[in-house]
Amino acid sequence: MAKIDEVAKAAGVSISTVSYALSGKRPVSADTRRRIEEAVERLGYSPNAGARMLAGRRTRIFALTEPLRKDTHAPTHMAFVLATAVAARRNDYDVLLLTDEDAQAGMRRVASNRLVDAILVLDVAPEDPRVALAREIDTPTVFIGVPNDNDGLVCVDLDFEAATREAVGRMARAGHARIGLVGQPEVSYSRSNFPPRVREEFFAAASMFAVTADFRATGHEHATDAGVRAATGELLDAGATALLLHCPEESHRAVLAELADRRLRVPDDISVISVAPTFDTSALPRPLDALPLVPQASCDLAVDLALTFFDGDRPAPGIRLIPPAYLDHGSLARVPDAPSAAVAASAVA
Amino acid sequence: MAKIDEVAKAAGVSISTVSYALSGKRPVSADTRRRIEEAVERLGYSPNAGARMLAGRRTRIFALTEPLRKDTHAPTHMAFVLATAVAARRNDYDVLLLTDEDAQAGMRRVASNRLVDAILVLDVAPEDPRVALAREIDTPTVFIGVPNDNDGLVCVDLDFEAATREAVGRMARAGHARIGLVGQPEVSYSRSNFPPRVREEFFAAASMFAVTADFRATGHEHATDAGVRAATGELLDAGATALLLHCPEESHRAVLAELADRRLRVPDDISVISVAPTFDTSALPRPLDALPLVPQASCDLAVDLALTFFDGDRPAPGIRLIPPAYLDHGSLARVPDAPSAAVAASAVA
DNA sequence: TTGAAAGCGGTACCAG
DNA sequence: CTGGTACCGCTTTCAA
Repeated sequence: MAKIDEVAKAAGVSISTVSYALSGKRPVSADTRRRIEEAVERLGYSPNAGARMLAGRRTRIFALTEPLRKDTHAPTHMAFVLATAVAARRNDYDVLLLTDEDAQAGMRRVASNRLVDAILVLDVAPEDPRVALAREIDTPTVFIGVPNDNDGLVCVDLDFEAATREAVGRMARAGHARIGLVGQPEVSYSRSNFPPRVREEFFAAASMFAVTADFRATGHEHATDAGVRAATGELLDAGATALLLHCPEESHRAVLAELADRRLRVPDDISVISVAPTFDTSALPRPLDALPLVPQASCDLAVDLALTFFDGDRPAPGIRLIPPAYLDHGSLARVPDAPSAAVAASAVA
Repeated sequence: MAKIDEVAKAAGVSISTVSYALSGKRPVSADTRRRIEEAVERLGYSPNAGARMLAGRRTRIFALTEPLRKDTHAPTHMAFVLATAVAARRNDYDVLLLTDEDAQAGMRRVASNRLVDAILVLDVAPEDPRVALAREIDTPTVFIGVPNDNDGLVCVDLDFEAATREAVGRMARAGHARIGLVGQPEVSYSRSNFPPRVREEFFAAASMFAVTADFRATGHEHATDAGVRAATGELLDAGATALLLHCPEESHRAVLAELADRRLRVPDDISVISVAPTFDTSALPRPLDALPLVPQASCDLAVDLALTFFDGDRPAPGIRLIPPAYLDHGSLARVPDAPSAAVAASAVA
């Protein structure tokens, strides 16, 4: 618990020189710097956080608000929290958890407190009360997710529309004329911001590529295995030759189970692409092509944006969409033109 | 962003009076207090966090270290994080997340930083490197979980042994002569601290109550539904008339599914008790009796202990075990002494 | 390239 | 019951 003056004394320099040597905000002769670093090392000096917050301009802490609703998908959520923490630490920042029953109270507190330099908003809802609050407080706020009303806000997110469009486009180009979307449970379409975006773009892209599109939700409140299998079955019965999956890992497994029960092989009998999964689809019983939602990408960008608030100019408000990358695991094939193929085969024979 | 001197001026009192009025550490006349509170309200005053940390003795921040291993059960883990945050907020504390790849680096940093008043350790492993570190730093540390080597540490946890013993005892008293434990996947028995405690006490209690005990793990790395159903089946085939469940929510459902497939009714044909679940077992397809692990109870106690470090005396090192409560949902019945019952019934007929 | 010193915004001791 | 004020430990002018 050595203090800066002890370091200064040990190094035979003034307090300010120690400070500058450590922050690098002023040139320090090589020799002086070496002596200071040596003293710091020997005394195990570590600048007092409170003092830095008070004297300096920044606290080196980000707040992370996460409303933790009962229907939050824990693994996905945790991935985002972890990604945020990692991104923050990479920039020498710590993360303060704001899990207040009333998220707004927490945001207000740390804002008037000056406890944090910026607030990162997770698990954004279409109509999110934190939007109004963000406009009200003067602490920089970055949304990881896109609320309906996002005027003047700084938001980052995966480009769900582009991801969906690319998946549909690939299916269409592979000759699939009827594709199905295995979606989320119904309530997600009003509570979260991205499920509706995927669904809307699914239909838009389908019409753009002139293919027939069917959608099925996977339950009401929660995606049960039964709900997922039923949805899958209905889409198949309707004649889909390709499935777009937009649901949690467990549901992916349920879809694959249903396909297996029906003796449908991927991709020979049915093509499958996962949109915006947060887990590794190559680790599934049957690896699936995917346009993954990479939490680290969103969170890295969010932290970068939060930091630019301090480099003088605040970043231009607006939505930053992260372009999706396509991961090929061989679960998409040309349409199994079974009849004609059989005919052709027998013709050759 | 009003400061304390503005509040003082507005209320017509000195800075120190404002401070004391707010902290309550010195009596203030009712009238003065009222004027101060009014000024605070009107100016929207909120004491600067950094200044308080520097001048005061405490930072009002707890660090929460959570190693987030790949095999962490996300929902359970989140429940603990949330419970900790709630307990902290109730005491006017915030929670800083320490998810460093290297948990020790984070602990060391906030300790020498003086960024936090205490460190709460989650997800404790039997051999946890954070134990040695806790002894080395001078920031109060509370473990939520019990490591093997816990000399001199402050730990809180559910009394898994008592919970297991009570479950086994109830089964034995209900006449069950052969009981089975559906456990966790194998790796959990070396990575976590409580699965082994449950298993060991399971056998100890069984021998104490003179009943036969069987144990089955539910997979190697992860508890798959197949693994759970297989384990359940084997225990049933071995003749168990009562099952103790010590596994996540999904596995409970798998057990129930297996029982349903076998046309076994709970509790008529088979009794079931869940040990240390972190979810609501009454919401299962078939409500189950349980000795729940209540995160809030552990975390409340942990925070209380952390706070006592500041009331002058540090709490006596040692393990605080929270006594389990039995929740009766009618899934335990007297042994289905089928043969003799049938005989008796036919005799009457 | 380096040093001296004025804050940053509270807390809490010492007086009255 | 209330005021004055010396710090808390670091950052950052202002001077040299």
